[in-house]
Amino acid sequence: MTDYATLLKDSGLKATFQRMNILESIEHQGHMSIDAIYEKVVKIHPSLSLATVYKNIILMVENTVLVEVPIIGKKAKYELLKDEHIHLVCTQCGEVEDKPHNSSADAIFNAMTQSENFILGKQQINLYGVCSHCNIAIAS
Amino acid sequence: MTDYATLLKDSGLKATFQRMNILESIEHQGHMSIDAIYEKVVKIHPSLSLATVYKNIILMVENTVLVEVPIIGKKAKYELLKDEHIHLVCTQCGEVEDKPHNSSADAIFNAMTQSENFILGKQQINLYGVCSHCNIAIAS
DNA sequence: CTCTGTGCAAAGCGTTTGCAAACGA
DNA sequence: TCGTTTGCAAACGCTTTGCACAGAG
Repeated sequence: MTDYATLLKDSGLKATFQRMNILESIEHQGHMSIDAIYEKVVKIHPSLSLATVYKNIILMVENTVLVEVPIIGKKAKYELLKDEHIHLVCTQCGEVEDKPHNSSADAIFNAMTQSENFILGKQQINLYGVCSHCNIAIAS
Repeated sequence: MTDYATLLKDSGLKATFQRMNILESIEHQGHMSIDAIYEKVVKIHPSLSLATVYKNIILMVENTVLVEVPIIGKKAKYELLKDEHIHLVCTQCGEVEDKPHNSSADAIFNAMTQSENFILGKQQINLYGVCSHCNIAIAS
């Protein structure tokens, strides 16, 4: 359980109820689209505006509190800033699962980019497939 | 130089001038957004409609002639279907460069997903950073 | 000749913006 | 209190759709 108020203030943003609820929803769910965030938070704050969600997501991405996760064929999802990790994206149910970033793979990508004089910043690795849960559902 | 007419027909699509020009532009440039494709092809086919570009991109993605390349903070680009590879995305100039997919990394991801009972399909690896060209420009 | 594909214009939606009121620090 | 944030509603821009005509096979 993160202290969202401190996280926001440290990023230079005021700790409003809207923002804290947005962060709490995202951390609880893991990865959420704008729509899903709105649907979830509006239940707690019925007066919430979709425009407020948009403004805050943009602001929190700019301040590196949140990170955009683009997904092939779908709208982007957002997650809290975390250590580098890999996304397992289920093409059946749409869920995204985090896996710790493998240090061997990391070394490979570092070597690969260095030999190109490419200054490596953020890595974004999405593995698409069918998760174990949907896998069982299909077999039946 | 690919035979676009055959590629299209083998995918069950008619080989129109619009489609062949779209494919030629994308292959020449490597990775293009919808807008960029339209801007490029409309110079050759002044009567081209943006709606036609949209319809064809959607159709060619469905028929796996093209692949969507989602990019953080930008609109998606499209590329021809190729062997698995890695994208080096320059955050300065926006260019995307392909690198052959490393078999060691591939083995790591296969092992990782198998242990999760995750049936791995397509891998999508984007490495964001500054390309060698922009790198030099910044230093000056 | 037949069916698919194109171009146009309108409709549809997701996203952004401007502003007055509300709120956090 | 003061600057920031919110909510509303309008504006915007990208994307999709319907339809008559043109074009590929």
